Amino acid sequence: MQQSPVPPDPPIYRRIADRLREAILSGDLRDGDRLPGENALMAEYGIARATARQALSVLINEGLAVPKRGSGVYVRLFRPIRRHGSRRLSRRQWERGQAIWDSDTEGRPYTVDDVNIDREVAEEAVARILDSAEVWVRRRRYSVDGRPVQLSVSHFPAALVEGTAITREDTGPGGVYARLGDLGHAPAHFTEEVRARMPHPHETVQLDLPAGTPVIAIGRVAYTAAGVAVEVNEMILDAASYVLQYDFDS
Amino acid sequence: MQQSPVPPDPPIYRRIADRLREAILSGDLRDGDRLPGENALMAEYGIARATARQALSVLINEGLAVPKRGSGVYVRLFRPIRRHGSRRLSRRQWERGQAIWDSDTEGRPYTVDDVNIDREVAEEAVARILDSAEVWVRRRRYSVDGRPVQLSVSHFPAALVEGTAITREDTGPGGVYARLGDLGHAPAHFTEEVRARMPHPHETVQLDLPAGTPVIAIGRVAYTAAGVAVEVNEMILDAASYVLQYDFDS
DNA sequence: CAGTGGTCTAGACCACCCG
DNA sequence: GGGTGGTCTAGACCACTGA
Repeated sequence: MQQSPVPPDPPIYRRIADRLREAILSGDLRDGDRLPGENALMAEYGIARATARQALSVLINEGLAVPKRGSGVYVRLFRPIRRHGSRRLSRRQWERGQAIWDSDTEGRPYTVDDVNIDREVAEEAVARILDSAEVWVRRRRYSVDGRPVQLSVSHFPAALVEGTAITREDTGPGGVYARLGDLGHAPAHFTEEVRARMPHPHETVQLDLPAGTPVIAIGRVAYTAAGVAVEVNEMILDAASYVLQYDFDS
Repeated sequence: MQQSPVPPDPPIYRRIADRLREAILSGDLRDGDRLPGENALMAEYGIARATARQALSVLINEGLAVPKRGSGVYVRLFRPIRRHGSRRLSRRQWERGQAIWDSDTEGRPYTVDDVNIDREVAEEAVARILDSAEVWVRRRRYSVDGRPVQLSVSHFPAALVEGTAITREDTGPGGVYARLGDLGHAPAHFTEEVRARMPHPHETVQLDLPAGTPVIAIGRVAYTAAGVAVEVNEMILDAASYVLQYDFDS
Protein backbone atom coordinates (compact mmCIF):
# COMPACT_ATOMS: atom_id res chain seq x y z
CA MET A 1 0.00 0.00 0.00
CA GLN A 2 2.82 2.35 0.80
CA GLN A 3 6.00 0.32 0.32
CA SER A 4 8.58 0.26 -2.45
CA PRO A 5 7.94 -1.76 -5.63
CA VAL A 6 9.71 -5.03 -4.83
CA PRO A 7 9.47 -6.28 -1.25
CA PRO A 8 12.63 -8.38 -0.84
CA ASP A 9 12.59 -11.58 1.17
CA PRO A 10 13.67 -11.06 4.75
CA PRO A 11 17.20 -12.31 5.43
CA ILE A 12 17.64 -15.70 7.05
CA TYR A 13 18.54 -14.42 10.49
CA ARG A 14 15.38 -12.34 10.54
CA ARG A 15 13.16 -15.20 9.51
CA ILE A 16 14.61 -17.32 12.26
CA ALA A 17 14.11 -14.51 14.73
CA ASP A 18 10.53 -14.13 13.53
CA ARG A 19 9.80 -17.78 14.11
CA LEU A 20 11.28 -17.74 17.57
CA ARG A 21 9.43 -14.54 18.44
CA GLU A 22 6.23 -16.13 17.26
CA ALA A 23 6.86 -19.07 19.55
CA ILE A 24 7.41 -16.73 22.48
CA LEU A 25 4.47 -14.41 21.89
CA SER A 26 2.10 -17.25 21.13
CA GLY A 27 3.01 -18.97 24.35
CA ASP A 28 4.61 -22.08 22.83
CA LEU A 29 7.70 -20.98 24.70
CA ARG A 30 6.97 -19.71 28.16
CA ASP A 31 8.70 -17.64 30.81
CA GLY A 32 12.11 -19.06 31.51
CA ASP A 33 12.03 -21.68 28.78
CA ARG A 34 15.25 -22.33 26.92
CA LEU A 35 15.47 -21.26 23.30
CA PRO A 36 17.33 -23.33 20.70
CA GLY A 37 21.00 -22.36 21.09
CA GLU A 38 23.51 -21.28 18.51
CA ASN A 39 24.55 -24.82 17.71
CA ALA A 40 20.97 -25.98 17.41
CA LEU A 41 20.17 -23.19 14.97
CA MET A 42 23.32 -23.87 12.93
CA ALA A 43 22.34 -27.51 12.57
CA GLU A 44 18.64 -26.92 11.99
CA TYR A 45 19.06 -24.25 9.33
CA GLY A 46 22.52 -25.10 8.02
CA ILE A 47 23.89 -21.65 8.75
CA ALA A 48 27.10 -20.23 10.12
CA ARG A 49 27.60 -19.43 13.74
CA ALA A 50 27.51 -15.66 13.25
CA THR A 51 24.16 -15.90 11.54
CA ALA A 52 22.65 -17.92 14.34
CA ARG A 53 24.01 -15.38 16.82
CA GLN A 54 22.51 -12.59 14.79
CA ALA A 55 19.09 -14.20 14.95
CA LEU A 56 19.30 -14.59 18.70
CA SER A 57 20.61 -11.06 19.14
CA VAL A 58 17.43 -9.74 17.57
CA LEU A 59 15.32 -11.29 20.28
CA ILE A 60 17.74 -10.27 22.99
CA ASN A 61 17.69 -6.65 21.84
CA GLU A 62 13.93 -6.77 21.75
CA GLY A 63 13.92 -7.74 25.38
CA LEU A 64 12.19 -11.04 24.67
CA ALA A 65 15.13 -13.27 25.56
CA VAL A 66 18.07 -13.20 27.94
CA PRO A 67 21.38 -14.95 27.29
CA LYS A 68 23.04 -16.88 30.07
CA ARG A 69 26.71 -17.68 29.61
CA GLY A 70 27.58 -21.28 29.42
CA SER A 71 23.95 -22.21 29.71
CA GLY A 72 21.67 -20.96 26.97
CA VAL A 73 19.25 -18.28 25.87
CA TYR A 74 16.01 -18.09 27.78
CA VAL A 75 12.62 -16.53 27.40
CA ARG A 76 12.46 -13.46 29.52
CA LEU A 77 9.89 -13.03 32.24
CA PHE A 78 7.86 -9.93 32.84
CA ARG A 79 6.42 -9.28 36.29
CA PRO A 80 5.78 -5.60 36.66
CA ILE A 81 5.19 -3.66 39.84
CA ARG A 82 2.27 -1.26 39.77
CA ARG A 83 3.28 2.27 40.68
CA HIS A 84 0.47 4.68 41.40
CA GLY A 85 0.89 8.30 40.42
CA SER A 86 -2.19 10.38 41.04
CA ARG A 87 -4.92 8.64 42.96
CA ARG A 88 -8.00 10.74 43.43
CA LEU A 89 -10.41 10.22 46.27
CA SER A 90 -13.24 9.80 43.83
CA ARG A 91 -11.52 6.73 42.51
CA ARG A 92 -13.00 4.58 45.24
CA GLN A 93 -16.29 4.00 43.47
CA TRP A 94 -14.96 3.08 40.08
CA GLU A 95 -11.84 1.28 41.13
CA ARG A 96 -12.57 -2.39 40.91
CA GLY A 97 -9.47 -4.25 39.96
CA GLN A 98 -9.98 -3.53 36.29
CA ALA A 99 -6.44 -3.32 35.13
CA ILE A 100 -5.58 -3.80 31.50
CA TRP A 101 -2.25 -5.41 32.25
CA ASP A 102 -1.60 -7.93 34.92
CA SER A 103 0.82 -7.00 37.60
CA ASP A 104 2.09 -8.39 40.82
CA THR A 105 0.63 -7.58 44.17
CA GLU A 106 1.06 -3.92 44.88
CA GLY A 107 2.54 -4.21 48.31
CA ARG A 108 5.68 -6.14 47.56
CA PRO A 109 8.43 -5.32 50.02
CA TYR A 110 11.29 -3.23 48.76
CA THR A 111 14.67 -2.43 50.17
CA VAL A 112 16.82 0.65 49.87
CA ASP A 113 20.53 0.39 49.32
CA ASP A 114 23.32 2.71 48.25
CA VAL A 115 21.88 5.68 50.07
CA ASN A 116 23.93 8.76 49.39
CA ILE A 117 23.35 12.26 50.70
CA ASP A 118 25.34 15.29 49.62
CA ARG A 119 25.29 19.02 49.44
CA GLU A 120 26.00 20.09 45.88
CA VAL A 121 25.82 22.89 43.39
CA ALA A 122 22.64 22.25 41.44
CA GLU A 123 22.50 21.51 37.75
CA GLU A 124 21.05 24.35 35.80
CA ALA A 125 17.58 22.95 35.25
CA VAL A 126 17.23 21.94 38.88
CA ALA A 127 18.52 25.29 40.10
CA ARG A 128 16.00 27.08 37.94
CA ILE A 129 13.05 25.05 39.15
CA LEU A 130 13.97 25.16 42.81
CA ASP A 131 15.22 28.76 42.53
CA SER A 132 18.29 27.73 44.47
CA ALA A 133 21.90 27.42 43.36
CA GLU A 134 22.78 24.93 46.08
CA VAL A 135 20.90 21.78 46.88
CA TRP A 136 20.90 18.79 49.15
CA VAL A 137 20.80 15.63 47.09
CA ARG A 138 19.53 12.25 48.21
CA ARG A 139 20.48 9.34 45.93
CA ARG A 140 18.97 5.94 46.51
CA ARG A 141 18.54 2.59 44.86
CA TYR A 142 15.44 0.48 45.44
CA SER A 143 15.28 -3.28 45.10
CA VAL A 144 12.38 -5.70 45.10
CA ASP A 145 12.89 -9.39 45.71
CA GLY A 146 16.61 -8.72 45.73
CA ARG A 147 16.57 -7.23 42.25
CA PRO A 148 17.32 -3.53 41.73
CA VAL A 149 14.40 -1.83 40.06
CA GLN A 150 14.73 1.91 40.58
CA LEU A 151 17.26 4.69 40.98
CA SER A 152 16.14 7.91 42.63
CA VAL A 153 17.83 11.28 42.97
CA SER A 154 16.02 13.91 45.05
CA HIS A 155 17.03 17.56 45.17
CA PHE A 156 16.01 20.04 47.88
CA PRO A 157 16.84 23.74 48.19
CA ALA A 158 19.84 23.85 50.50
CA ALA A 159 18.74 26.89 52.48
CA LEU A 160 15.33 25.35 53.15
CA VAL A 161 16.41 21.97 54.48
CA GLU A 162 19.73 22.88 56.10
CA GLY A 163 20.11 21.20 59.46
CA THR A 164 16.95 19.11 59.15
CA ALA A 165 16.63 15.36 59.03
CA ILE A 166 16.36 15.63 55.26
CA THR A 167 20.13 16.02 55.22
CA ARG A 168 20.57 12.82 57.20
CA GLU A 169 20.12 9.20 56.30
CA ASP A 170 17.26 8.63 58.71
CA THR A 171 14.58 11.13 57.86
CA GLY A 172 12.29 10.02 60.65
CA PRO A 173 8.65 8.99 60.54
CA GLY A 174 6.83 10.00 57.40
CA GLY A 175 10.01 10.58 55.45
CA VAL A 176 11.11 13.71 53.68
CA TYR A 177 7.61 14.88 52.90
CA ALA A 178 6.68 14.87 56.57
CA ARG A 179 9.83 16.87 57.31
CA LEU A 180 8.96 19.38 54.59
CA GLY A 181 5.59 19.65 56.28
CA ASP A 182 7.31 20.37 59.59
CA LEU A 183 9.00 23.27 57.84
CA GLY A 184 5.65 24.62 56.70
CA HIS A 185 6.34 23.53 53.15
CA ALA A 186 4.23 20.43 52.77
CA PRO A 187 4.00 19.27 49.16
CA ALA A 188 0.51 19.75 47.77
CA HIS A 189 0.94 19.51 44.05
CA PHE A 190 3.06 17.31 41.82
CA THR A 191 4.13 17.37 38.23
CA GLU A 192 5.58 14.26 36.67
CA GLU A 193 7.30 14.07 33.32
CA VAL A 194 7.64 10.57 31.93
CA ARG A 195 9.99 9.46 29.20
CA ALA A 196 11.26 6.10 27.99
CA ARG A 197 14.62 5.39 26.39
CA MET A 198 17.41 2.89 26.33
CA PRO A 199 19.57 3.03 29.45
CA HIS A 200 22.93 4.72 29.78
CA PRO A 201 25.83 2.46 30.74
CA HIS A 202 25.85 3.41 34.41
CA GLU A 203 22.13 2.73 34.59
CA THR A 204 22.67 -0.67 32.98
CA VAL A 205 25.18 -1.47 35.70
CA GLN A 206 23.27 -0.09 38.66
CA LEU A 207 19.99 -1.70 37.65
CA ASP A 208 21.66 -4.85 36.33
CA LEU A 209 19.67 -4.57 33.12
CA PRO A 210 19.83 -7.20 30.41
CA ALA A 211 20.06 -6.00 26.81
CA GLY A 212 16.82 -4.89 25.26
CA THR A 213 15.44 -3.34 28.43
CA PRO A 214 14.37 0.29 28.24
CA VAL A 215 14.22 2.53 31.27
CA ILE A 216 11.41 4.84 32.27
CA ALA A 217 12.73 8.22 33.34
CA ILE A 218 10.40 10.16 35.63
CA GLY A 219 11.06 13.74 36.58
CA ARG A 220 8.86 14.82 39.45
CA VAL A 221 8.53 18.30 40.93
CA ALA A 222 6.77 18.80 44.26
CA TYR A 223 5.13 22.15 44.95
CA THR A 224 3.65 23.56 48.13
CA ALA A 225 0.08 24.84 48.19
CA ALA A 226 1.59 28.27 47.66
CA GLY A 227 3.22 27.06 44.45
CA VAL A 228 6.80 26.92 45.72
CA ALA A 229 8.87 24.09 44.28
CA VAL A 230 10.47 22.19 47.16
CA GLU A 231 11.72 18.98 45.57
CA VAL A 232 12.96 17.79 42.20
CA ASN A 233 13.15 14.03 42.00
CA GLU A 234 14.63 12.20 39.04
CA MET A 235 13.80 8.51 38.93
CA ILE A 236 15.06 5.80 36.61
CA LEU A 237 12.93 2.67 36.51
CA ASP A 238 13.62 -0.68 34.96
CA ALA A 239 10.84 -0.60 32.39
CA ALA A 240 10.37 -4.36 32.55
CA SER A 241 9.58 -4.10 36.26
CA TYR A 242 6.95 -1.39 36.27
CA VAL A 243 3.52 -0.36 35.20
CA LEU A 244 2.71 3.26 36.01
CA GLN A 245 -0.85 4.11 36.84
CA TYR A 246 -2.37 7.57 36.79
CA ASP A 247 -5.96 8.29 37.77
CA PHE A 248 -7.56 11.64 37.20
CA ASP A 249 -10.79 13.44 36.56
CA SER A 250 -11.55 15.24 33.37
CA MET B 1 31.77 -2.77 46.17
CA GLN B 2 29.39 -5.39 44.86
CA GLN B 3 31.16 -6.79 41.80
CA SER B 4 33.10 -9.99 41.27
CA PRO B 5 36.78 -10.21 42.27
CA VAL B 6 38.51 -9.47 38.97
CA PRO B 7 36.89 -6.87 36.72
CA PRO B 8 38.03 -7.90 33.26
CA ASP B 9 38.89 -5.29 30.64
CA PRO B 10 35.96 -4.44 28.46
CA PRO B 11 36.21 -5.95 24.99
CA ILE B 12 37.43 -3.78 22.13
CA TYR B 13 34.06 -3.24 20.54
CA ARG B 14 32.69 -2.03 23.83
CA ARG B 15 35.51 0.40 24.39
CA ILE B 16 34.99 1.83 20.95
CA ALA B 17 31.28 2.09 21.60
CA ASP B 18 32.00 3.81 24.90
CA ARG B 19 34.20 6.41 23.21
CA LEU B 20 31.64 7.13 20.56
CA ARG B 21 28.85 7.33 23.12
CA GLU B 22 30.92 9.75 25.12
CA ALA B 23 31.32 11.92 22.05
CA ILE B 24 27.58 11.90 21.47
CA LEU B 25 26.48 12.53 25.05
CA SER B 26 29.11 15.20 25.63
CA GLY B 27 27.98 17.07 22.56
CA ASP B 28 31.17 16.66 20.52
CA LEU B 29 28.96 14.91 18.01
CA ARG B 30 25.62 16.61 17.56
CA ASP B 31 22.24 15.73 16.15
CA GLY B 32 22.60 14.39 12.65
CA ASP B 33 26.40 14.30 12.64
CA ARG B 34 28.05 11.40 10.90
CA LEU B 35 29.88 8.85 13.01
CA PRO B 36 33.10 7.20 11.85
CA GLY B 37 32.00 4.33 9.59
CA GLU B 38 32.99 0.70 9.62
CA ASN B 39 36.01 1.27 7.41
CA ALA B 40 37.19 4.20 9.48
CA LEU B 41 36.99 2.16 12.66
CA MET B 42 38.80 -0.78 11.06
CA ALA B 43 41.65 1.50 10.04
CA GLU B 44 41.78 3.50 13.25
CA TYR B 45 41.77 0.54 15.60
CA GLY B 46 43.18 -2.17 13.34
CA ILE B 47 40.17 -4.42 13.82
CA ALA B 48 38.09 -6.67 11.62
CA ARG B 49 34.94 -5.53 9.97
CA ALA B 50 32.65 -7.57 12.20
CA THR B 51 34.15 -5.97 15.28
CA ALA B 52 33.62 -2.48 13.95
CA ARG B 53 30.05 -3.39 13.12
CA GLN B 54 29.60 -4.74 16.61
CA ALA B 55 30.72 -1.45 18.12
CA LEU B 56 28.31 0.53 15.97
CA SER B 57 25.48 -1.89 16.67
CA VAL B 58 25.79 -1.12 20.36
CA LEU B 59 25.03 2.55 19.76
CA ILE B 60 22.29 1.72 17.29
CA ASN B 61 20.58 -0.58 19.76
CA GLU B 62 20.88 2.10 22.41
CA GLY B 63 18.98 4.44 20.18
CA LEU B 64 21.85 6.89 20.01
CA ALA B 65 22.67 6.37 16.34
CA VAL B 66 20.83 5.48 13.16
CA PRO B 67 22.40 3.66 10.21
CA LYS B 68 21.71 4.87 6.70
CA ARG B 69 22.47 2.45 3.88
CA GLY B 70 25.10 3.55 1.48
CA SER B 71 25.68 6.69 3.46
CA GLY B 72 26.83 6.20 7.03
CA VAL B 73 25.82 6.05 10.65
CA TYR B 74 24.43 9.23 12.14
CA VAL B 75 23.73 10.67 15.55
CA ARG B 76 20.06 10.41 16.21
CA LEU B 77 17.91 13.45 16.84
CA PHE B 78 15.32 13.94 19.54
CA ARG B 79 12.30 16.11 19.27
CA PRO B 80 9.75 15.05 21.81
CA ILE B 81 6.13 16.09 21.85
CA ARG B 82 4.70 16.98 25.22
CA ARG B 83 1.57 15.02 25.95
CA HIS B 84 -0.41 16.25 28.91
CA GLY B 85 -2.18 13.61 30.92
CA SER B 86 -4.42 15.01 33.58
CA ARG B 87 -4.58 18.48 32.10
CA ARG B 88 -5.29 17.67 28.51
CA LEU B 89 -8.66 16.08 29.03
CA SER B 90 -10.32 19.03 30.69
CA ARG B 91 -13.99 19.16 29.87
CA ARG B 92 -13.77 22.69 28.53
CA GLN B 93 -11.48 21.64 25.76
CA TRP B 94 -13.58 18.97 24.23
CA GLU B 95 -16.84 20.78 24.79
CA ARG B 96 -15.49 23.64 22.72
CA GLY B 97 -15.22 21.34 19.75
CA GLN B 98 -11.47 20.68 19.97
CA ALA B 99 -9.95 17.29 19.53
CA ILE B 100 -7.68 15.98 22.23
CA TRP B 101 -4.76 15.83 19.91
CA ASP B 102 -4.67 19.59 19.53
CA SER B 103 -3.10 20.12 22.90
CA ASP B 104 -0.65 17.30 22.34
CA THR B 105 1.29 18.85 19.54
CA GLU B 106 1.55 22.35 20.97
CA GLY B 107 1.12 23.91 17.61
CA ARG B 108 2.86 21.38 15.41
CA PRO B 109 0.73 20.11 12.57
CA TYR B 110 -0.51 16.55 12.77
CA THR B 111 -2.24 14.17 10.46
CA VAL B 112 -4.36 11.08 10.97
CA ASP B 113 -4.04 8.22 8.53
CA ASP B 114 -5.06 4.60 8.38
CA VAL B 115 -8.35 5.23 10.09
CA ASN B 116 -10.15 1.97 10.60
CA ILE B 117 -13.50 1.41 12.26
CA ASP B 118 -14.96 -2.01 12.92
CA ARG B 119 -17.44 -3.89 15.00
CA GLU B 120 -15.67 -6.78 16.70
CA VAL B 121 -15.82 -9.32 19.46
CA ALA B 122 -13.83 -7.83 22.30
CA GLU B 123 -10.64 -9.31 23.70
CA GLU B 124 -11.11 -10.72 27.13
CA ALA B 125 -9.57 -7.87 29.13
CA VAL B 126 -11.49 -5.25 27.18
CA ALA B 127 -14.74 -7.16 27.45
CA ARG B 128 -14.30 -7.41 31.19
CA ILE B 129 -13.64 -3.72 31.67
CA LEU B 130 -16.38 -2.50 29.38
CA ASP B 131 -18.74 -5.27 30.51
CA SER B 132 -19.58 -5.88 26.88
CA ALA B 133 -18.74 -8.82 24.65
CA GLU B 134 -19.02 -6.77 21.47
CA VAL B 135 -17.29 -3.50 20.79
CA TRP B 136 -16.82 -0.86 18.16
CA VAL B 137 -13.13 -0.34 17.52
CA ARG B 138 -11.50 2.78 16.12
CA ARG B 139 -7.91 2.30 14.95
CA ARG B 140 -5.84 5.29 13.93
CA ARG B 141 -2.31 6.33 13.25
CA TYR B 142 -1.08 9.83 14.03
CA SER B 143 1.82 11.58 12.35
CA VAL B 144 3.65 14.79 13.15
CA ASP B 145 5.89 16.49 10.64
CA GLY B 146 5.22 13.61 8.30
CA ARG B 147 6.54 11.05 10.76
CA PRO B 148 4.26 8.48 12.39
CA VAL B 149 4.39 8.86 16.15
CA GLN B 150 1.39 7.08 17.63
CA LEU B 151 -0.97 4.19 17.08
CA SER B 152 -4.33 4.28 18.81
CA VAL B 153 -7.02 1.65 19.24
CA SER B 154 -10.23 2.74 20.97
CA HIS B 155 -12.93 0.33 22.10
CA PHE B 156 -16.53 1.25 22.90
CA PRO B 157 -19.38 -0.96 24.10
CA ALA B 158 -21.26 -1.87 20.94
CA ALA B 159 -24.72 -1.51 22.42
CA LEU B 160 -23.96 1.96 23.74
CA VAL B 161 -22.60 3.55 20.58
CA GLU B 162 -24.54 1.66 17.92
CA GLY B 163 -25.79 4.00 15.22
CA THR B 164 -23.92 7.04 16.53
CA ALA B 165 -21.17 9.05 14.86
CA ILE B 166 -18.69 7.08 16.94
CA THR B 167 -19.16 4.25 14.46
CA ARG B 168 -18.36 6.55 11.54
CA GLU B 169 -15.14 8.12 10.38
CA ASP B 170 -16.29 11.66 11.04
CA THR B 171 -17.28 11.87 14.67
CA GLY B 172 -18.35 15.50 14.42
CA PRO B 173 -17.31 18.47 16.56
CA GLY B 174 -15.67 17.53 19.82
CA GLY B 175 -14.92 14.01 18.72
CA VAL B 176 -15.96 10.80 20.40
CA TYR B 177 -16.05 12.26 23.91
CA ALA B 178 -18.57 14.87 22.89
CA ARG B 179 -20.66 12.10 21.31
CA LEU B 180 -20.48 10.05 24.50
CA GLY B 181 -21.67 13.18 26.28
CA ASP B 182 -24.61 13.36 23.88
CA LEU B 183 -25.51 9.86 24.98
CA GLY B 184 -25.49 10.92 28.61
CA HIS B 185 -22.25 9.08 29.21
CA ALA B 186 -19.73 11.87 29.30
CA PRO B 187 -16.33 10.67 30.53
CA ALA B 188 -15.51 12.03 33.95
CA HIS B 189 -12.70 9.84 35.22
CA PHE B 190 -9.70 8.35 33.54
CA THR B 191 -7.19 5.71 34.40
CA GLU B 192 -3.99 5.46 32.45
CA GLU B 193 -1.58 2.56 32.66
CA VAL B 194 1.84 3.31 31.25
CA ARG B 195 4.47 0.78 30.24
CA ALA B 196 7.62 0.94 28.14
CA ARG B 197 9.09 -1.91 26.12
CA MET B 198 10.76 -2.68 22.85
CA PRO B 199 8.32 -2.64 19.93
CA HIS B 200 6.76 -5.64 18.29
CA PRO B 201 7.51 -6.09 14.59
CA HIS B 202 4.22 -4.65 13.36
CA GLU B 203 4.74 -1.60 15.57
CA THR B 204 8.23 -1.18 14.16
CA VAL B 205 6.73 -1.13 10.69
CA GLN B 206 3.75 1.08 11.39
CA LEU B 207 5.74 3.64 13.35
CA ASP B 208 8.82 3.33 11.12
CA LEU B 209 11.00 2.90 14.18
CA PRO B 210 14.77 2.63 13.95
CA ALA B 211 16.48 0.01 16.09
CA GLY B 212 16.97 0.96 19.71
CA THR B 213 13.69 2.82 20.03
CA PRO B 214 11.34 1.70 22.79
CA VAL B 215 7.63 2.32 22.64
CA ILE B 216 5.43 3.68 25.39
CA ALA B 217 2.24 1.67 25.71
CA ILE B 218 -0.64 3.52 27.35
CA GLY B 219 -3.85 1.80 28.30
CA ARG B 220 -6.54 4.33 29.13
CA VAL B 221 -9.99 3.64 30.50
CA ALA B 222 -12.64 6.36 30.51
CA TYR B 223 -15.42 6.24 33.11
CA THR B 224 -18.59 8.25 33.45
CA ALA B 225 -19.35 10.13 36.67
CA ALA B 226 -21.47 7.13 37.61
CA GLY B 227 -18.45 4.86 37.30
CA VAL B 228 -19.36 3.15 34.06
CA ALA B 229 -16.45 2.33 31.79
CA VAL B 230 -17.25 3.67 28.31
CA GLU B 231 -13.94 3.53 26.47
CA VAL B 232 -10.77 1.48 26.51
CA ASN B 233 -8.00 3.07 24.47
CA GLU B 234 -4.69 1.37 23.85
CA MET B 235 -2.00 3.67 22.51
CA ILE B 236 1.47 2.88 21.27
CA LEU B 237 3.84 5.86 21.22
CA ASP B 238 7.25 6.22 19.67
CA ALA B 239 9.16 6.79 22.91
CA ALA B 240 11.68 9.05 21.20
CA SER B 241 8.89 11.40 20.17
CA TYR B 242 7.11 11.89 23.46
CA VAL B 243 7.28 13.29 26.95
CA LEU B 244 4.24 12.49 29.06
CA GLN B 245 3.20 15.00 31.67
CA TYR B 246 0.90 14.34 34.60
CA ASP B 247 -0.16 16.99 37.10
CA PHE B 248 -1.94 16.07 40.28
CA ASP B 249 -2.54 17.05 43.88
CA SER B 250 -1.37 15.04 46.81
C1' DC C 1 34.68 -31.83 30.86
C1' DA C 2 31.44 -31.11 27.34
C1' DG C 3 28.44 -27.55 25.91
C1' DT C 4 27.26 -22.79 25.89
C1' DG C 5 27.57 -18.08 24.82
C1' DG C 6 31.31 -13.98 24.11
C1' DT C 7 34.70 -12.15 21.26
C1' DC C 8 37.39 -11.72 17.08
C1' DT C 9 39.54 -12.46 12.41
C1' DA C 10 39.53 -12.54 7.21
C1' DG C 11 37.48 -13.06 3.81
C1' DA C 12 32.91 -12.65 0.34
C1' DC C 13 28.80 -10.75 -2.35
C1' DC C 14 25.06 -7.57 -2.32
C1' DA C 15 21.99 -3.22 -2.41
C1' DC C 16 21.98 1.28 -1.78
C1' DC C 17 23.43 6.27 -1.82
C1' DC C 18 25.82 10.12 -3.38
C1' DG C 19 28.99 12.82 -5.87
C1' DG D 1 31.79 4.31 -9.63
C1' DG D 2 33.44 4.20 -5.15
C1' DG D 3 32.08 4.06 -0.58
C1' DT D 4 28.64 2.68 2.62
C1' DG D 5 26.09 -0.46 5.42
C1' DG D 6 23.61 -5.47 5.19
C1' DT D 7 24.24 -10.18 5.11
C1' DC D 8 26.82 -14.45 5.42
C1' DT D 9 30.61 -18.02 5.75
C1' DA D 10 34.36 -20.66 8.21
C1' DG D 11 37.18 -20.72 11.02
C1' DA D 12 39.54 -19.53 16.14
C1' DC D 13 40.23 -18.94 21.29
C1' DC D 14 38.12 -17.80 25.60
C1' DA D 15 35.17 -17.87 30.08
C1' DC D 16 31.59 -19.66 32.10
C1' DT D 17 27.94 -23.23 33.42
C1' DG D 18 26.25 -27.43 34.79
C1' DA D 19 25.95 -32.31 35.15
